[in-house]
Amino acid sequence: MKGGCCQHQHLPRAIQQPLSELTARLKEKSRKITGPRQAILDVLRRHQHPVTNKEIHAALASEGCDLATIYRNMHTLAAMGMVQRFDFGDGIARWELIAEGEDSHHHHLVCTQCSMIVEIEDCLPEGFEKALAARHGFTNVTHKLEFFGLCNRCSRAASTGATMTVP
Amino acid sequence: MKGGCCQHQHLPRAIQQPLSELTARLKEKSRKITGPRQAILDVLRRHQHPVTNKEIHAALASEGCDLATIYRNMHTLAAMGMVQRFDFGDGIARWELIAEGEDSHHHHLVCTQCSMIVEIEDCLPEGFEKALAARHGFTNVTHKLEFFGLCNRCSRAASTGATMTVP
DNA sequence: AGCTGATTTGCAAATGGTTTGCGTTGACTT
DNA sequence: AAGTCAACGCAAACCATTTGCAAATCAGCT
Repeated sequence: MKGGCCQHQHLPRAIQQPLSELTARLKEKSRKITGPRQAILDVLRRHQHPVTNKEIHAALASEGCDLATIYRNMHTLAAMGMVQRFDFGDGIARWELIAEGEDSHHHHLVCTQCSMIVEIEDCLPEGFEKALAARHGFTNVTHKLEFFGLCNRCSRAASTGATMTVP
Repeated sequence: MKGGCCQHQHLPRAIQQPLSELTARLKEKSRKITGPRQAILDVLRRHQHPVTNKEIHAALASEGCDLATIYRNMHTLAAMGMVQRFDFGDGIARWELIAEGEDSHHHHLVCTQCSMIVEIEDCLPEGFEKALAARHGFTNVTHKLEFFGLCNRCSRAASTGATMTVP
């Protein structure tokens, strides 16, 4: 699953957050504001859709940030609640910056052919998790939900018999 | 994420399917009915919850079925629509036998502490995917949905201050 | 500004799940 | 019974991710 970052339909929410605000959050949690850290956060700011570690690494090619450093930082940032991890079922972690304060809960609709991604605001009905938790005696219930399908362009290509991968 | 198969609350749907019926499905699609294949299907029959390749391999220790053979067969079976793959976000594939004919669509509620799994019948509201597809010009929209939380036992253990992992 | 201790980084090696190349075996057709 | 090709076992390759360790860097303090 490859995929670029530039089918932008609107500016990413995240980029509205200045880098300084992000580093401030680091300081709050007494985390050091290092070069690699800032570079990673800056890459995340510019992407509205989930980014893989490899993509971050590639984006930082000029600065030459180590992959291990990226992996370690994503863990740290996730533990701090600054980024959220998404899984599209291909075994590759994808990350998105979480906007401070506001409810950033959302899901994605991914084209299985060309990997185009659409952010989805819709979610499960209100109270769904609560009911589920109650029914099965669970607490702290959360969910992972992602949608997959063929985007407009790809489904057209498929139906007109153009070159395509077997499903 | 470890986890046994034996918190059975009811007999797995799948085991109701005799092995002979499963091999018949192989024959239909002109797939060879080999020893390893039957052994794998038999393991799947006995498990109501998703099983990892490693677990299948372990269950077949006596017969000594190669791991690569298991991986290859799961692919084949998935392509044939005989098994379904689930992802719990830990990068490990889990498989469940799909009952012939009947709608076997379901999700899971997984305890993040002890890995206990509950099968969930509830799903998104009727028409949800259709609406989503229409709104974004997609076709063939499907979804992956899994729930995570603390099971009864584990959340009790946590609140009484017993030994626990930091969240 | 310089010092110091703890965090963080880079590099290289190790993990762990999954895939693949290849020669051999064995299931099914004729 | 013989021939053919899918399927198998084994070993090596892949790829995302993790980890050990010594050197570099950051933050607070003097």
